[in-house]
This record gives sequence, C-alpha cells and structure tokens, in this order.
Amino acid sequence: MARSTRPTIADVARAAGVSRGAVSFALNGRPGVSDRTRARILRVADEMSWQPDHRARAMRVQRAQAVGLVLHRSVDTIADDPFFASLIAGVEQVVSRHAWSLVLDVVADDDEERATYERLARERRVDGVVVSDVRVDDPRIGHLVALGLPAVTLQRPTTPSPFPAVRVDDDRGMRAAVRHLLDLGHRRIAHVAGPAWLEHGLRRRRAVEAELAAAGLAPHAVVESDFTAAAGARATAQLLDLAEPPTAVVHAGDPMAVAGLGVAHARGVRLPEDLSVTGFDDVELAGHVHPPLTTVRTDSRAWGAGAATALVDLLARRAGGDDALGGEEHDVHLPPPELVVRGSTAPPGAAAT
Amino acid sequence: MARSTRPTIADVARAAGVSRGAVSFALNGRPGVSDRTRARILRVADEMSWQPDHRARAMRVQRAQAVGLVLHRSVDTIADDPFFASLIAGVEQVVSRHAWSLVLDVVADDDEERATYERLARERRVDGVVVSDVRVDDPRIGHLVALGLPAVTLQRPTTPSPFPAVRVDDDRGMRAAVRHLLDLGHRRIAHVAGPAWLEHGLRRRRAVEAELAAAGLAPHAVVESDFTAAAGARATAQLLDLAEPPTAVVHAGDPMAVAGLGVAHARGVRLPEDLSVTGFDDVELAGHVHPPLTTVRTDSRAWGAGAATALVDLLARRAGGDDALGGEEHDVHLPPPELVVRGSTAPPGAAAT
DNA sequence: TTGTACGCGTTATCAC
DNA sequence: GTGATAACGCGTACAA
Repeated sequence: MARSTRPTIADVARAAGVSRGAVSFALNGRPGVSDRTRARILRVADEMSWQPDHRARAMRVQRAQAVGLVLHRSVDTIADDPFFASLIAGVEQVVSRHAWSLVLDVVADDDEERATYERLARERRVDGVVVSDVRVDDPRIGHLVALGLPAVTLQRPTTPSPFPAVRVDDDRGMRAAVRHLLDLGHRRIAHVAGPAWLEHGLRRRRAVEAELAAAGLAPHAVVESDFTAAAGARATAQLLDLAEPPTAVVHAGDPMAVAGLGVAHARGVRLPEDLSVTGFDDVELAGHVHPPLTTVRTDSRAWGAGAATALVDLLARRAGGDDALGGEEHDVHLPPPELVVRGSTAPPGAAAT
Repeated sequence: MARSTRPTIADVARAAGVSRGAVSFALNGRPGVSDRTRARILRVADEMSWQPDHRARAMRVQRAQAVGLVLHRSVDTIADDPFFASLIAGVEQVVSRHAWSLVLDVVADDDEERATYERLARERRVDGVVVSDVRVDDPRIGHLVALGLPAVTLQRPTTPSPFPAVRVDDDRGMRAAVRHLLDLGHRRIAHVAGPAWLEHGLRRRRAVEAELAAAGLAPHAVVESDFTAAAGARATAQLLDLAEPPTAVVHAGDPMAVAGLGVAHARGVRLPEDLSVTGFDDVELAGHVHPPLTTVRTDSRAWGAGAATALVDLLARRAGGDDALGGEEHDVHLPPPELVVRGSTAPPGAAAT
C-alpha cells in the first residue's frame, strides 16, 4: 500500500529535469515547451504513472469536472422503474467520455432535495446538474438559479426556465397508442395516468385526452397512479370493477401495464380479447410477458446522453466566458417515440367475432 | 448569477472579525474558540450562506469524501436488472448520511474498467470503491491492491482478498426454492443459471445442485443464461423443447423467470399445473405477474447500504492511522434471503389430480 | 486566538 | 519560442 509514494508534479519535474510549470504545459498540450522536452516529460510521467491530482487541478481551474444527478423518488420506485437506470447509464456514457464524473444523490423528500442541491453548489462538488422528473411549477428551477448552479432539464418545465431542456415528443407516442386502439374499434378507452404533479404524467394524460377528443370521445375513465406496479394493479382492479368496464386501457408506464395484465389474468379476463392494454417505455420485459405488451418505445438512455451533452456544452460555453445559461435556443430535440404493436391489443371482443 | 460573490472563509472571518483559523475551528467543532465566538462565527457563516469548498478541504485533508461504484455490464443489462438501482440506492443512502458523495461509472469492457479504477485512484476522485458483481478469479482485487485503493466487495471472492466483504447467504434462498419444489413432489427440476464466471451465478447454481444432490437427484437440465429477460425466454424455450421437459424451473433471477412464464404461457403450457417456476430477488413486478411469482426475496438495498457502511468504516480506520485493509474479520453478514411462495409453483400435474 | 506554511497543480510574468 | 519563477486558489494545521 504505497500510499506515501504517490508522485506529485514536483517529482515528475525533478525526474525530468524541468520546472513544474513545464510539466503542466506538456501535460495539457499547450505551447511553451519544445516537442522533444514535451515527449520526455510525458514519458517520465508515464513511467512514474503520475496523473494530476484532480482536486488540486479543480481548485485551481475552479471546475469540478463533474455533473450531479439528484433523484427524488422513494428508494423503492427507483429500483422498480427501469427508467432511472437507463437515464443514469446515458448520462454516464457521455460524462465518462469527457473524463468527467457523475455524482449521484437519491433524496427522499423536498427538504433533503433542497439541501442536497445547496450542498452540491456550495461545496462545489459539481459544475452543473441534470434535472429529471420535472414537476408542474417546479420549484427547483428558481432554486438552482439562485444557487448559480447551471442545469439542464428533461423536458421543458411548464414555468419559464432559463436552462436548456432535452425535449422529446412524448405526446406523439401516447397519441399513437390511443389512435391504434381507436383504429381497432375501441370506444371505451381508460387511462392509468402518472401523478398529475409530474410534468410527464400530466403531459401524457393530456395527450390521451387530446387524441380521444379528436375522435369525439372522452376517456372512459382516468385513474391517477404513481408508475409503480402495485399502483398499476390497483388501478386496473378499479377499472374492471366499474359497472361498465373499459375495453382498453392505456398506461403511462410499462410496470403499471404489466401489473394490469396480471390482474386481468387473475380475474379470468381474456387478453387481449376482453381487454386491450398498452404501456409506455418498452422495458425489456415488455416483450416477454404474455401477451407481449403493445407499448411505446422510448430511449431513456438517449435522454440521459442528450442531457449530459447539453450540460457539458453549456458548461463549456460558460468556461469560455459566456455567462448566459442557454435557454430555449439550446434545447435538444430527440426523435419522438414510436408505437410497438404486440399481442396485448386487439379489436374489442375479438374472440366473439 | 452571482458567481463572483461566492464567499470564502476569508470573507466570513472578516465579517465576524476573527481569523480564518478561528472560522475553521468553529465550523469543525473543535476547541480553540470560545463558545460565544463560535456561535457568532456560525451565525455569520450561515447568513452569508457559506460552506467550505469541498475541493480545498479535500486537498488539505487528503480525502475525497467520496466513494466510487464502477458497474461493469452492458448498458442494457443495467437498465433491465432492478438489482443495480437498488444497490445504488442503498449505497447512496449511507453515503449521503455522511455528507459524502457517490461517484458512479458504467464501463463496457475490461480495459475501460481498469482505466476507470486507475483514474479514480490517480486523480483521487474517491477514497474507496464498492466492488459488485464479483467474478470468479476476479482480477480487480489485485488491481485495486496495486493501486492502493481501498475497497469492499459484495460477497467474498473465490480468490484471497484483503478487503472486507458484505456477505449474504444466497445459497440458503436458492436451496429453499429447490426444497419447496421437492416438497411439492417435483423430480424433474431444471435450472436457468446466471453466467458461470460471476461469483453469484456460480454460487446459486452450486446451491441448486447441492440441494438436489441431498435428495439423491441431479438437475434435470441446466441452461446458462445472463440474467436478462431475453436470455431467460430463450432458456425456457429450450427446456420446453426437450423430449422430456422439466416440471419445474428454478431461475437465478426474476427477469428471467418472468420471461419464462411468458414463453410457457405463449405455448399453452398451463401455469402452474404443467410447469412450476421460481425466481430470485423478488422485484416489485414479481408479485404482479400471472401467476404471481414464487421467488426468493433479497434486499439489494441493504446490500448496498452494508457495503457503503463497511467502506466508510474501513476508511475511518485508515484515516485514524490504521493502514490495514480489514480483511475477513471485518466482513459484514446480512440476514439470509427468504422464500416467498406465490402462485407460480404447485405440485406437478396439479390439475390432473 | 492569530499568523502562516502547506497541499498540488495552473498560469501570469519574466529572462534568455 | 523555451523555460524558470512565483503567485494563486481555499481551507487546515501547527507554531507562536
């Protein structure tokens, strides 16, 4: 455990017979040293397996070379919703390519969330953050502005935000799912929604309503849920208990939809003859349950990657002296999600025909 | 964006009319300032909303106050396996309680993994790492020792390791599942295993074999898989294609088991009458598919929390001057997982009786 | 309690 | 253009 022998830039400089400054120049590829000296310095540094101490450098250049991601959901939801893992993976992919780091925090409530952002900003652990699960009237936007912590949001918040957003046209996918059911002949279409206080929960619900309205219909019923399988199961049970149950249910998330299939199955409802079901996200399991789930394929990893890229770009602009935060003109638009038709949807009463 | 006005310790000292050293003492709650002065200093610091710059402090005390977690799996597997999200959440829970940070990296191959550990160590981004997905003959152990980077492993590696391990008796759960099937009267029991090069993949397989051997049996068949739903589906198809198919399948992971249910369903196999299925982990969805999955309940979050705790303890000991790495006597033992019996298991040919 | 050296790179200034 | 020298960033720790 050769803890004491970790070389510093001074050791490298001495070994190479140059000044510390020269080593720094050589390492960072800037003019000031001849090619021969540069090569020698780099060789020596490599031999000593020296790399600059990230902290010392960060302190000097006033940049952490790290981005933060603060996830605010119960610890359980995080495990149950594959979305987060994909998001993290996407962010990480970009961040690591730049030799930056991802600092991750999971918080349980609003207070902890505030405190965490404050800590990240004050301690300067990160240069900026990715804001996910944007809420309706999201208080974090103002908070981050006040803290002076640059950010990128996933979707554009409903309230004005000075930060760039990574946008994807969820609506299109949701409407495609409803359209698909309408085309199959369904008229009693229910929706199991995400929480209305989440921007994407609300947005997806509006999309369902809009597409139905375009066909002169209204949702047969809307049950607000929270994206978990347990809540999805409850919601489906509730819908099946209606005097006049729906013939199709559009879910705002796959785990809810899969649980819905399970409940229907358990009650002897024939799938998809008696009930058509759609999901949202296309998690890996979606194609492997029975009947395989018709769902909307999103690319959460691309979302994470897009957000990280936007953030890195934003920070680069700021490092270049541009104090602006970017705003809408730097929004990144991702390709809209597409409907994946599988076996969980069919014309209503298909078996009866 | 008041970037330039971020206060430093000097500003606080000036405002409070004391020296910088006094502010430092007051903040860290150590003797050297009177209670009255301490209170005043803290009040001023709070008013200016000053918190010590993490980098400057880290540089001085030579500690990053951060732990690393390097996940080595394809980006897809990470999203599909809820285990990771739980693990991350567990680690984070502990880490944040200490006001430390979690630095997360996702790597795609061995080279990248090596490079990442090296970077984390050389740049001193983290004080230690949590090593998950321990492999048979895991090369990372030696590498980490060479880098001088303290670690905690999830399960004790098969090869000697100087690091503490968080251990949980997977075997017990796996054997309980097999026992359960034997008790139901099954004799043709197959196993869909995880990769044999993963410590827990191999361990679970051995447990299945051991329990069957205790009953004078051998696995009806073993299909090696990779923990994904897709692979699980293929494995089940393969088993059902056998001239003499198994009456029960024990899976090393829930996603594989759920996909197995789907395949069986699609083929018209009656569940659980014609085929009993067990999983491992008890992901949230497990109780909501049809039939609800009999599985082994593990607590991945507790695993993450245990690992983080062990790591923080280890680092505290080292900070206290103890250069030892801990080793086996600091292993943490978690309660063994338990079997959760649901509807996916029944006596063989139950409906026929 | 105060003054100040220190940790470790980066960068502005300066000499050749 | 090459390179050395020294100041700097921001807390902490130790001598005074």
